[in-house]
Amino acid sequence: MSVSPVREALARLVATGLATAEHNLGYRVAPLSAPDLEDLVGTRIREESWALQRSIENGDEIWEGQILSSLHVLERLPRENPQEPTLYNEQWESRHCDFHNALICECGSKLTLGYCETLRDQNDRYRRLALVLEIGKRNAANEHREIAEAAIQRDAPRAIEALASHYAMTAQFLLETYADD
Amino acid sequence: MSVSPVREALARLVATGLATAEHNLGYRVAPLSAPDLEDLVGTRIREESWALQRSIENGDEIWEGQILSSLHVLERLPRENPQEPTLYNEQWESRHCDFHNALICECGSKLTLGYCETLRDQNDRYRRLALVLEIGKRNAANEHREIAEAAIQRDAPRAIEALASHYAMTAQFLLETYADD
DNA sequence: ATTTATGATACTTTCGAAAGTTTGGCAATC
DNA sequence: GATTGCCAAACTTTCGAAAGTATCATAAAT
Repeated sequence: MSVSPVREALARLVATGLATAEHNLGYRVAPLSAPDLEDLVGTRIREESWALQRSIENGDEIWEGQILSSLHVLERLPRENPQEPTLYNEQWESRHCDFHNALICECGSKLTLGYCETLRDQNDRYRRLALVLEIGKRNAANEHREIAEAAIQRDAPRAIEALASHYAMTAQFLLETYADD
Repeated sequence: MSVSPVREALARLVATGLATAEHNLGYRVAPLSAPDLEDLVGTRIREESWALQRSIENGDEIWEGQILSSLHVLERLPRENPQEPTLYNEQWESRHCDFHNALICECGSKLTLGYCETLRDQNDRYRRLALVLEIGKRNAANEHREIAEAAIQRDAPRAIEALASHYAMTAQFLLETYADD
């Protein structure tokens, strides 16, 4: 494989904020930092809260069904990789993504959904780090059920609060652990 | 000049939403549409309103000074191109951009500032179309002064309202003119 | 007559090599 | 001894051509 396709791929990573590029200095993995994480989580909560609010206003029974079904599938899957608990269970990750998408997908703004997706991609690098720290300390399933329940009951403030603390918690774990970094 | 650098440039246009790419079908100018414009303007108002609010809370006297000075420069420049009134005055555009950046630059979120920039880039294609329609029908200077004044007086609701209607107006012109499109 | 294959053309993507940059070490100079 | 200039090695970017795909028109078959 030659440089051209690698370069194209790299350009896409830059576009989603996963890598950085500097002319004549090539590409680098985008650095991780506490301030960036805080910015990321704050922005993400803001964006998704709005999208969730709008979805709760707009969503129909098909939307509700999608949330329930993706939650159901998620709950039958172990979060940790059965082979190696410090690794991602890629299947769980994929379903997790589906669940969170189902919540906000009726917000009515393609732009916002796209932005939420890139924010999620950026966040995943931090989540990957947090996974090990959270083992046994957190019940993701409960958090998800709480969000889904509030959303379907059209209780927007409660749903948003649950979603926000769900996102904030991961950041909390990391920021406390790497406080000096 | 060969294909590689053109391709890299195209990839960046895709990243900012100005072009689209499909594998083996190359690149295209991203289509313009009424729904996209509505989404864009709504999102933009939401993002910049938040950023303006935060800047009003955080900004110091240097922030105020930057707003005043960029507004001042903007007001001495004609909006239309002196040679050809249906064309952009690139100098005015550049300063206009500076002014709007000055308003929100103290929001404290790099991510949001970056997003606002790409939203502005996308919006500019529509603004370019609207320019001709607005000649003589609009006093941009007044609108800018109103926003700046409210911001510096730390009157967030008034500033946000002024900014929102400033952005909404351009879309209004276009949507009314091309209602069938 | 309509549908399905075939092939030529134009276009997109990828390749391997050439050209251009940065970096770090070594020598010459102040 | 510290600073500056120069060279070589490694890397990034660009190039022109080759390989791979889509498209459209023409011909064959149902």
